[in-house]
Amino acid sequence: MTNGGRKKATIYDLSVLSGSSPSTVSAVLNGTWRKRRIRESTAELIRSLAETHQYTANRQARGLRSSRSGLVGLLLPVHDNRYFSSLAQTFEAHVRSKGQCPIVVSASRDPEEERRTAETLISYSIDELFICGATDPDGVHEVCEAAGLKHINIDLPGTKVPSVISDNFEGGRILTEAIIRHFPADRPLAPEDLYLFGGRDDHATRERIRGFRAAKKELLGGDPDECVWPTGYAADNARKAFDAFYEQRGKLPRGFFVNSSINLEGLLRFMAEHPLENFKDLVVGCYDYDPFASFLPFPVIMIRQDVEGMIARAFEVIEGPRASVQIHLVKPRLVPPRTALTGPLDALIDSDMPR
Amino acid sequence: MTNGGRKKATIYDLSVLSGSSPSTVSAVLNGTWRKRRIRESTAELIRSLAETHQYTANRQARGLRSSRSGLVGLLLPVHDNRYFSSLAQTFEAHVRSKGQCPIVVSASRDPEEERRTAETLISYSIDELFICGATDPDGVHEVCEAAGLKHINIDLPGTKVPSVISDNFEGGRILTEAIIRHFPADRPLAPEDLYLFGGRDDHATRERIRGFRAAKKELLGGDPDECVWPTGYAADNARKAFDAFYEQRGKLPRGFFVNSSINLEGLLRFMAEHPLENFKDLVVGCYDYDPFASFLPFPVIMIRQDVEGMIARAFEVIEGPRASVQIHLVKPRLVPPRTALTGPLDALIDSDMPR
DNA sequence: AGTCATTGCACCATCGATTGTGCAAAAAAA
DNA sequence: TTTTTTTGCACAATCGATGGTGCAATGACT
Repeated sequence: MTNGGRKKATIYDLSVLSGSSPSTVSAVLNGTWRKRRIRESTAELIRSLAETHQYTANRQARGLRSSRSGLVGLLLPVHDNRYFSSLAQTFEAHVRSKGQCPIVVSASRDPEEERRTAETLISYSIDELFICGATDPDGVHEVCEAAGLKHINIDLPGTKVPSVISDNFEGGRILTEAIIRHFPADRPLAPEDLYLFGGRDDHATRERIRGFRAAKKELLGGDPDECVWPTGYAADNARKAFDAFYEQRGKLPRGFFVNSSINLEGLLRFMAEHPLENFKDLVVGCYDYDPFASFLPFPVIMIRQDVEGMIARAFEVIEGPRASVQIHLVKPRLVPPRTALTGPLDALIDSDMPR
Repeated sequence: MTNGGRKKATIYDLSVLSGSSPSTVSAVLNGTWRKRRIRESTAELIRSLAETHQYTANRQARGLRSSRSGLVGLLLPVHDNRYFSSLAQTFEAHVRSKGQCPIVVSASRDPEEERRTAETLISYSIDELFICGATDPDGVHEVCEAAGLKHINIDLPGTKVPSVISDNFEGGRILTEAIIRHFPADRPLAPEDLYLFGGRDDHATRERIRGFRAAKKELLGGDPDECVWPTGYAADNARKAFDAFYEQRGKLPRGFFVNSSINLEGLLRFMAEHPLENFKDLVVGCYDYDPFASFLPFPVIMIRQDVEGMIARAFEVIEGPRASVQIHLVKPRLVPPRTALTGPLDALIDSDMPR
């Protein structure tokens, strides 16, 4: 170890060692040295000193001076969910490929927490913020705007900056249609056999419900109002809804549309207390894809949102010039039961294994 | 908006507005003002100015001066997996409760990337680093050590600082035992019917394999060497292993132990191409818990690592004085088939729903 | 040899907050 | 009233990197 094991080397240390000024060292190490007409040999010397002393720039200092940090933030509702975690995974890869540092934080769908978290990130001078699934995107916008921070909405739209979201209407429609068509012609679904559980009063849920209703009306010719049960994005609330339904009718609906895999976990909690027989003749549609859920012991039709597409689009838009406040719809994909799709992890190689 | 909408207010702005010096403003706003004997009324004035001008401290500046940032890092192998995402979720809650800002980053199980990422985090002067599931914990240690950064290992142990990990031997043992016992006495498992797939050459896998062998030897009286197939932590490699096995024998083993839910996804990929009949008389054990996987159409016995316990323990240890280099084992829990456990998300309330 | 352009770098202010030190004014003690 | 103590704050250095500006030394050219 060239270093006693303690304090990090600074440009001042290298300046002394190399006999050059700090500004010269700085220029060499941040790449602007040609512009400053530093001699190649000087640069070489400094570079080698930096190498042997394991110099790395203090980014707080750099960020303070340049009011940029190299950090790009992703504000998430929660981590512990395959949809959001695959967003995080994909986001990281994109940010890394631009040579910046991703920083992913969750705010629990709490508008207050969202704003506070954005404030915090801003206080670290992050360069851009991707606001994903925020309960109050425009609230977060306010604080970004006040700080002059570039930002964009994902998953749930705001009205102040561009948004990249799933085509939830279309997704809801095709999912509903797929549920309906999954029943055999000789035992077709009645309008009152098909329910929607989950979601809250947000743009995504509203659009999905619109798609749900449109498909029901078109294919089943009816759409009783009581067929929509919002439960919030919480597994246990969904479980309670299933319990209540079961309590009332002695069975579950033959088909239902579950809004988000978080709510589908509520179905698992229900299942745990009921014999598998109760789930014969059941078809579930879930808006969100989870590979394990796709193989449950009854047909589960899922919607996989195009995470890669959304992230890629969001980067295009945020990078692009003067983006107009517009909602960019990204088509989601219908996933038939028993389907194992690849995900962002498949792009990684296992450095421990041959090939 | 009191602010034109652009640059953030600084202590210098407030200093001018209040007629006090920047240092007074600073002291008032960071809480050290009593120590500096600032008059209550002065403090009050400054606080109200800060309020109306929406002052927030520039943490890069603060961090530069104090060489602390208020950031606490979690280095993860990947995001897109329920085990790691629940770790992230739990970690965030802990860090938040200490008034700091969590920053979660993944490094893809690549030793190079791990060190680079640690370097990057260090360059932002993070205050502590939790190194989770690192392929080369001691490598990361080196860079932390050189920067004088407090750190600790989770999930996979290193030899230079304390580690908090699952009791993988015991977990592997009880999981194996549960698989064996799940078969009825009249059609018991033979030693060559029970395989282990997945994992790589890391501490966790080795320990689990040790537990696997121990249980087999004890309960089945045998343990052929070819019953262990490491595949790395990649779904597709696991699928290939299943394919290969199936190719050779025309069936899957009656029972198997899958190391990590990532590899269990490989089983899904295999399943997608085979009729469900092939999975009769099959019992799977998986080291890791995923709620959906627990309800697959054949018995899946899972191990849930005690994420909350590990994180809590890790914070205790890292906060504690002069922790000795020691491995702290946290007992994991056996989860029978068809079990829906609650997770970190259940601690959140849905602000959009009543109650 | 004298003028001018180019090269190669040093100097210094700056980003925003923190903190040790110093000192005038007010209050208390003598 | 004078001396001492306390109060309340201002000053200035500092953290590490950046980038505008200035200037000596060298080379090119007449």
